[in-house]
Amino acid sequence: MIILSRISSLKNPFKSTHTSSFIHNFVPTVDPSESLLYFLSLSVETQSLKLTQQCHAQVHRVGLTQHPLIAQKLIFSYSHFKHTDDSQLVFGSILLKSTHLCNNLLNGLAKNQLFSKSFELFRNMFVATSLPLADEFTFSIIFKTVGDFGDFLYGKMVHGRGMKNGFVLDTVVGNSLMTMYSKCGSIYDSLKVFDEMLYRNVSSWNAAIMCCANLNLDKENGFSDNNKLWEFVKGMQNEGLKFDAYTVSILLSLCEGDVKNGNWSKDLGYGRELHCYIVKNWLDLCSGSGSDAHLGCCLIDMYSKSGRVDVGRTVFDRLKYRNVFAWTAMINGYVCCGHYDEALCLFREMQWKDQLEPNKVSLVSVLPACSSFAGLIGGRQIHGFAIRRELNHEVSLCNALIDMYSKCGSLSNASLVFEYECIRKDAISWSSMICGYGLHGKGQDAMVLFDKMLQSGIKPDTVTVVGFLSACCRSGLMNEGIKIYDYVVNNYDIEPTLEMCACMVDMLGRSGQLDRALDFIKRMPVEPGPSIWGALVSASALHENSEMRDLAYKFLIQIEPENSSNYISLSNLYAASKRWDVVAEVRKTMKERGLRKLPGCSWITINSVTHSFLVADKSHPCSGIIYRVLDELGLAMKLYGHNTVSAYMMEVLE
DNA sequence: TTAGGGTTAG
Repeated sequence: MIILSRISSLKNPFKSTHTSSFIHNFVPTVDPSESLLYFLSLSVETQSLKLTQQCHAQVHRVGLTQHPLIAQKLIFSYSHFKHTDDSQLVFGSILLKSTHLCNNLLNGLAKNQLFSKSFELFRNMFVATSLPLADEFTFSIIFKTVGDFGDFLYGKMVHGRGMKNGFVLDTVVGNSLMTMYSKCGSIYDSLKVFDEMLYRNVSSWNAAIMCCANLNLDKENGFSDNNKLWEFVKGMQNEGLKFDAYTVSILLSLCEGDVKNGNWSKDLGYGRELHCYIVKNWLDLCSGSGSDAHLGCCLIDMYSKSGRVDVGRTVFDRLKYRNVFAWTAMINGYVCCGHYDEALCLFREMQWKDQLEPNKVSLVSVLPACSSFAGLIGGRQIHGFAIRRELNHEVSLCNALIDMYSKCGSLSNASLVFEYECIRKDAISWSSMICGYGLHGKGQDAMVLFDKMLQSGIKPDTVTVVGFLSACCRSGLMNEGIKIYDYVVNNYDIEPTLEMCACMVDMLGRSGQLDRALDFIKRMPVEPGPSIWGALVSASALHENSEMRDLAYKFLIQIEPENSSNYISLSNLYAASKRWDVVAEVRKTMKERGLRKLPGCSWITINSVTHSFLVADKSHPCSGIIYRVLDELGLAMKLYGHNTVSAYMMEVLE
């Protein structure tokens, strides 16, 4: 069961309604401006908007409205609390505006993503006589803003203006400019700035490394792999510059190994080296300062995604300062490795042990654990918590909720989130809902939604297509699926993936077009894997084509000689046709190769008690009634068709 | 007052 404690806000005296006398007692000391500056800094530190507002009132009371430093602090504080109207009000009231003050407001507007207002203020600094001229600080802020906004052409224009004024020669401005181009998708322009810089610091190299890491390296510019990135890493070392925490965190994100493989020596080469580097150079990783949690997160993430969540946990346990990011990284690590119980445990601990409130990402991270382990009750609790915190319209959270509800059997709730809570739907929202319909055997609904998605101008990606094709496949809409495959590949510039091709083979095969399926395999643009041959095996068995089945098996065993499931299903097939000689041969091969089939396991949680079942397991006290219901369902499926019965059961469960 | 690194969804 998920527990979301009702955590009170930070234990902060300034959030109390009874503290208004505090500032009155303090201000009339030697210099009121000093006191006010102190309190304004304190208001940000303690996250108290109320204190900022009290300071503002005092500023008026003691007649310090034109004090430049106080005005700057007020603008900064109000921007910090997202009260940008008040920031602009303070700015407007200052008669003699300095460049510093303008930069302050510009920064505040940009941090609140008020892009058009930021650009307007920037433009006015060049045309309005009432405003001072821009400086290098103005340009580093505006380059960052343009990067966040992602407007390459506007960025080019501002770059030209910066060059004209000579500010681009400044190292910080140059770094900011590099990042702007990187975020706008132009690796070429970013690295050109780097090449032309007069003085480069560690941050300049980091920006170049980040640029290579972030972008899909553009083959036209001659970068087809990570070589360019490692050139920068080496170049930095050749210049005698040491990695800083930023360098290490960027590199750690590139060291994620294959979760399924989880081979320590193969996957963790660079990751472990970087961990050693951190220990050697930042011995205070565990010292309790705020910054160590940052690298701690990167390490936890790297180890978890390399299949070594246990090492990630050791890093986590040794951190003395654990913020919400560190807890979320650890929860997510457990979810990624399928340790859902651990993830849910940690989610509770984070709240009662460290008194930390989960953020949007924590909720998104823990929701898959509900889908797989805690069930609908846990998922509903998370949803309720999100509504109380007004996070339920966040698109990523909505998407995770749609997925959770679908997988927990509540398609109606998934649909409600999709229709009414997910205001700004993205491709993932549409895909999640389409997959939900597919999962519940509602192929027609999936088709309608897919059509709506295309009508809305949202471009489907490979996951959408796979979700849609498997929905068609599950609902017997094979011809419709085959038609759509051709349509999206030809009209949406989608490169067929292995999963898409497997759906196609499945659909062609199930509809009895086995020769066409084999022809598709021969022509498909990706190397056929086990899912392809597996689909052909099933379809050949379904349509009793032993020649095609044997051919598909030959390839399947060739690709996956160590997968016991392949041998078991082969053995079962031959057993069904009483070919005991082949059955014995297959079993012998399995024995020789040391392969054993792990029994399948499923579980269900009812009233906080989890009941698990193995194949043919009759150890449960209610085993008798369970098997009786199963037999009845099997019979009903034969009589009325599995789609009808599944849809009925889903309705009953909801 | 300026740049860069952390956890997220199908």
